[in-house]
Amino acid sequence: MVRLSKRVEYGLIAIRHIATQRNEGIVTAKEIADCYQIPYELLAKVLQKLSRAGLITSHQGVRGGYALARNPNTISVSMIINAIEGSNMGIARCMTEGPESCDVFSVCTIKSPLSKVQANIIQAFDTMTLAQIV
Amino acid sequence: MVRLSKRVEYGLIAIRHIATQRNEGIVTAKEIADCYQIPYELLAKVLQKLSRAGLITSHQGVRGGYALARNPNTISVSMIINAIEGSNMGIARCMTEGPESCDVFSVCTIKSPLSKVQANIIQAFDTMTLAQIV
DNA sequence: CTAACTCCGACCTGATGAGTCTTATTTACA
DNA sequence: TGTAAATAAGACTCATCAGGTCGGAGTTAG
Repeated sequence: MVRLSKRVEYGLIAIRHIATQRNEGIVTAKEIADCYQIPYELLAKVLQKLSRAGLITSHQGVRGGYALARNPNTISVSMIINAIEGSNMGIARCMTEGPESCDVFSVCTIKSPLSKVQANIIQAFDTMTLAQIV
Repeated sequence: MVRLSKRVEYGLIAIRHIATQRNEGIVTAKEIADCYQIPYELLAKVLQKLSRAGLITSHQGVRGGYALARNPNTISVSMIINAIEGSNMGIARCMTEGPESCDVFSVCTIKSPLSKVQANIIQAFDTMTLAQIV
């Protein structure tokens, strides 16, 4: 299958929600979870990853929450996926983790055709910015 | 992640190998497994699926094996993936299994932007035929 | 100071994919 | 006709990972 994980789906929904808050609006994880019926704790972990990647900022304590860290135009969907999944986006393991990751690398006959498809996919995620999905 | 399964990788390698055999050449599963260092039993199961989908033909008994069932130009990569994975290709579950499969369907805000990316991906797999990767 | 609020990070669990094993069925050929 | 060669098909184990849970640490209002 060629499928996004739940974490990525939740991350996209969440960061989009944060981006739609005007004038430095801070949103709590609970608020987002309630709004979209997303499991709170799972969403929290996703938000933490987005925070560590510098896409959103976190504020602890009462009246804390999350806010967008930069302009929606400078955040691509790839960045969001990489932040959550760990930058190993690729349709085959050998394309992100090197030849050692695949024991048929030397005799594999489908690398080059597949790499074209992959380039296609990555470009699509790469050119789509957060601003476009708000 | 957006990754193909091992089964699909093996299936692509195998059907490509079969397609390169000239003049009705029949290839055994063992032959392919040896050639590419693929686990035999796993490969056998993949070949059975391709056979049931009508992409290759199987011949039992001594001197049996597999052969391509039709012209490589008429076999797309999507067909191969669907034969192996069961035609649920899509980057989100709700896009192949209907609204019931997703409990945030009604409030989900990322369906429409993602569906464009997905259309892009599917088209790439759809227009790439076996003939092109031989 | 303290209590409420919020993020943080380690832990647990169940589903799914990868791979193995065993047995049945079909077929060519000696 | 018997045997070896090949696919067919199911159950099984193991590893990985997505999904979900827990208690705790940090921060701020009052």
